[in-house]
Amino acid sequence: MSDLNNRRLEIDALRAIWAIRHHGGITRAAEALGLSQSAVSHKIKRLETSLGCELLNRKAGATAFTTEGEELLDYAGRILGLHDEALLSLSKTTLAGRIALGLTEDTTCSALAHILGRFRRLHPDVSVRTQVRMSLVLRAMLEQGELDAAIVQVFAHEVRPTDVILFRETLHWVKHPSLLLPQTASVPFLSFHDDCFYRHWALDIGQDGGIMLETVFECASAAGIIAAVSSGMGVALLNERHLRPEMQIITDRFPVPPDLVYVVRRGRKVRNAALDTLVAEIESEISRYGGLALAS
Amino acid sequence: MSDLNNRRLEIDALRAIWAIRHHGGITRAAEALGLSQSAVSHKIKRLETSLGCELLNRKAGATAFTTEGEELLDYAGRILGLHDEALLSLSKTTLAGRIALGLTEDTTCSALAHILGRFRRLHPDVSVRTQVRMSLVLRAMLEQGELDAAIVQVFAHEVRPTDVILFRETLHWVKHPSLLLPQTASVPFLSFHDDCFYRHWALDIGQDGGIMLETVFECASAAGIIAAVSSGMGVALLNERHLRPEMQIITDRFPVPPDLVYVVRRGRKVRNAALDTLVAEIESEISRYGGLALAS
DNA sequence: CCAAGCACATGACAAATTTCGATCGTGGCA
DNA sequence: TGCCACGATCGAAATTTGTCATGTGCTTGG
Repeated sequence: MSDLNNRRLEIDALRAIWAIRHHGGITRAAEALGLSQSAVSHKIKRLETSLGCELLNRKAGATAFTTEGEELLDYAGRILGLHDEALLSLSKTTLAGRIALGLTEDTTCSALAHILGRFRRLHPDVSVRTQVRMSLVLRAMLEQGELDAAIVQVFAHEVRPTDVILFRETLHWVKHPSLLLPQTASVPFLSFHDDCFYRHWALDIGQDGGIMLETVFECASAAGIIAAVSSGMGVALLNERHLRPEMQIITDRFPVPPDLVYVVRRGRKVRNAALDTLVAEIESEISRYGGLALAS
Repeated sequence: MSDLNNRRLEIDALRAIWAIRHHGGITRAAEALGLSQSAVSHKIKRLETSLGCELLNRKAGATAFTTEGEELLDYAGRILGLHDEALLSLSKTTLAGRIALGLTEDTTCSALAHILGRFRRLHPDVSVRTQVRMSLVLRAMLEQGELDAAIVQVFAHEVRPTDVILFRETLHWVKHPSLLLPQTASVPFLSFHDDCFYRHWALDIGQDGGIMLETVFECASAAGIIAAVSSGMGVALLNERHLRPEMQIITDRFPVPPDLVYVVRRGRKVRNAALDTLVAEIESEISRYGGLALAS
């Protein structure tokens, strides 16, 4: 360990350990950072020798952080936050105006919240009006010009060239092992709200694929659906981040669900400098971290 | 300017512009950072090109910051604060105990306050009791074991090997030009409090040097003395950071005042791990910035 | 129990960045 | 006007950082 005064934490190294945490592993982090695996490995090693302590616990198979690692991670988050804000602050142009933005409930708790908060701070003259609705509702509002932009879920094959992709999600048919599905009977289906478009797709395939789905449960929140699946009430369409160990993924009988994508979609013919900047910031955040961190 | 995503602010560069501000100039900053002048110059240049804007205004003789420079400076301060705290936090040992610390009024408003605040955060189990008194009082308290350590002013020739030097100060005899000092009359003297040891020295030389000083004004705060000097009430001993343009430095007739030094002085036979750490942190802060920033 | 696969570490080398010393230009000042 | 302090700039040297190729250890499935 060099003398305390000459030590310093490289911003890049901090971003590396941050990426390791949020992508779960060095290899994944390297990919997200656009570096080779060995480069990231070296970075961490250098960080460790300069600090004179272990940051990662290499014993186990999965990369785990040591106590010191967790501690540094906390500082890293704060330092990077300030750093990125400084960068934006210095490249900002004075913006004013009004943005009507739509979000889904899912994305509200993601890094989006930070981006929006920072945007407010950096551009106090822009008023951002945010509304949380379901994807289908948001899309309708976009069409009618009620929103300037929205963060919505769409099927992967529906992505438009102007959409900004935030991250992808895979849907699975799931059920609890205790639930048996006789060929003859109709399938009990656990569904999100009426306007949820998983549900639309599910009911559509019901007609095409000759599978009879019967909606036996309806709930707007993922937590409710998860509970219902776990108690064996029926089958549901869930994305990967909601899967629980006790759930069983159904691979036969049902058609493969299409992939979902979260995108930033802009309203028709909206020309708005403030919105351009906000979308650019979201894009930059994504490319920097290789996707938005979502609360799971 | 490279792509927004690939830009980053080097910690070292931030420390450099911070040092430039606090030492007034690149050359001075380079010295404090232990680098060559050209290295610091380059650092700033790189920072500027990576940000795509000017940070320093080179037109004028004195180095002035641009608006962007000031803005970055603000972020730099916050980032460096976090950075340094992270560094300390990772090299800390669990400390507990009690520290009785003495300060002078002057140092209360300096970087010391930040160091103490950070120390509290990093070592919540150490209770730091701080008392503000004049240097002579503090020294007496140290002798009697009432304090574990104190930050006091002493004459440069009185510095002990165990003292940690914070910074030096030069005293000057000053008066307002309108005040004339006839050889025959006694000299009107503007004095700090009774216990101020400038005053002791001044009265001592009065006896030795054959100069008759008559204390005509007594005030505990520097502001009061400054006002009195400016209004021509008498002569005073002031340190450089309190000099005002309208004041006249007296170079003849009076003996040259001794230099003063602010030091951290530890109590006798105090063995205290927490105190060791605190003193070490103060030392490290000094060596990093080449002295403590004092409110002037 | 072995082979394959995955995730990370490591070493050598190439590329880039950073630093230094020297030198030059400029504005302030006696 | 000449000096001086300060900063810019340049080429060479030193240091840092990244990549490729390869090695190690752990898990997994046959």
